[in-house]
Amino acid sequence: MKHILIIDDDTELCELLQEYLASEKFATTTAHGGATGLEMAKTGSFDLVILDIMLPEMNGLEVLKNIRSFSKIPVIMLTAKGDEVDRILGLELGSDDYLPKPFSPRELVARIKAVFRRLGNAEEQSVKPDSLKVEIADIFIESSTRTATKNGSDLALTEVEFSILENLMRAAGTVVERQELALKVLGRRLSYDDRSLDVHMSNLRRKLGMIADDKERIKTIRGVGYLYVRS
Amino acid sequence: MKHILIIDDDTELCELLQEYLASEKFATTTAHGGATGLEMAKTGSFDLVILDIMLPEMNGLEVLKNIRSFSKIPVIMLTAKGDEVDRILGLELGSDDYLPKPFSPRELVARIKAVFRRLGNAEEQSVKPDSLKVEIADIFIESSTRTATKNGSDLALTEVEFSILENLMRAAGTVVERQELALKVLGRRLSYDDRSLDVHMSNLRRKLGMIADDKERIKTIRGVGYLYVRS
DNA sequence: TCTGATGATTAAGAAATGTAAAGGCCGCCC
DNA sequence: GGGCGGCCTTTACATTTCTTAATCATCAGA
Repeated sequence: MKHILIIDDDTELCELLQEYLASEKFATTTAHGGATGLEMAKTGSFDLVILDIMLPEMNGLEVLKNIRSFSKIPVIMLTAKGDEVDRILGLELGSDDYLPKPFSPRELVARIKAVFRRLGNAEEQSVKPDSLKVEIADIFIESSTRTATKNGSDLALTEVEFSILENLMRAAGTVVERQELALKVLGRRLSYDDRSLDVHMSNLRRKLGMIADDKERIKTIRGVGYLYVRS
Repeated sequence: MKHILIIDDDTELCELLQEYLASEKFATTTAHGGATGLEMAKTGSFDLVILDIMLPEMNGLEVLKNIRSFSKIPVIMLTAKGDEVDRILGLELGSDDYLPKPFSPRELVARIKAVFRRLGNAEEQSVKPDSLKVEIADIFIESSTRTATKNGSDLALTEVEFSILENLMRAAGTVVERQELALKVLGRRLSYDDRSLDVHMSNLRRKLGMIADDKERIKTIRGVGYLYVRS
């Protein structure tokens, strides 16, 4: 498993990222200050560093320069919106990628995977071999192409819809919690009045159609989450 | 069968969880102190640990750190409500998930299954194939799709109603205690004036209909619980 | 037979989820 | 570079499901 070091003073963001990265099978550790982060990076026990360019005591670029003085570990920088200058500096100093705030956890994960892929990292293959196909009754999904078909014809799902379906089908027969699903699919936790997931769910259900007469494929377990009925 | 270690000083909660997890086919062992729990974890005979962050002698985080020093066993932490800081620390130290108190046993079970699922645990398949069907007289239930039919026509039960029926039918011929039923179905123990279960029971009975003239399918055992009459 | 305890029933209230439609964002194409 | 269309979110309201409240019925023991 890849171990990722997050250096950012925003604890809330760190928390969110940690949670999300965990669900993507990355181990994470956070440091809220440049100095601490540097110390940790020096232990050499990480595979990648996510570094905020805006840090309270020590500037992110300083930290990067410092890291580069002893290691080639990949670094993804988080930059403030439209912070072009720093971004260029960061790339010059040897960051592997940058991501302007605000961004969604999903984007970050995509970047992380891209970086590992660039490095031709063999282990990455074993991290994401859920590129498998899943078929239950007349519904078929293929993660590698992110397509879902019903009796061979494309369902034309959006990314979020596909993601929901993917998660539910992989767990078919067991309940997937609402919060867990939201985190994986929307990249955030649901606040009390966030109906977004419900809307996607509704749209997905309509596209999937009933399994028979009036039997839903996706069953709601009130107060807990959703369950994809296994045939 | 998965064996789960619960480390929590709240004996009442432990008892509750044990009961509930047992019904979900998990074997459980409890430890009411950090030191004891640690000793038990060291035996290596558990598949997952549920760990309360608030422990009398040794702090839960200490225990976790300690466990992590010798094992990668999945750990789910129980945190006090809104205990953000500890929660972050817990995730840093390598807990696999966390659950803020108060929570319902059902939520916990969902988390446990999610963790096993994340680990791609093959045995997980065998954990949840209570996909069994049960048929008694003209009533037929199928757990995997959570549907109940009478003479082939759908009874349109709600989650709670189905769950009650499922539990009673699986134990047909024997008495299921009220409290036990409430725990499994509503995820809580009934307080003195909680009539919720009665209401569900009433609705369920109405949907089921009588077995003949005026014979109830579900018999009330006053002061104890309910019994589904076996044909 | 009276009485307190327990369970049943009905209706009203609250909470969770479903859904249609409007709004906003963003990339794309002429 | 302005309109267009796809996609996600928000809003607002509908619907379903669960809980609470109130009242009634039944049972067991004094």
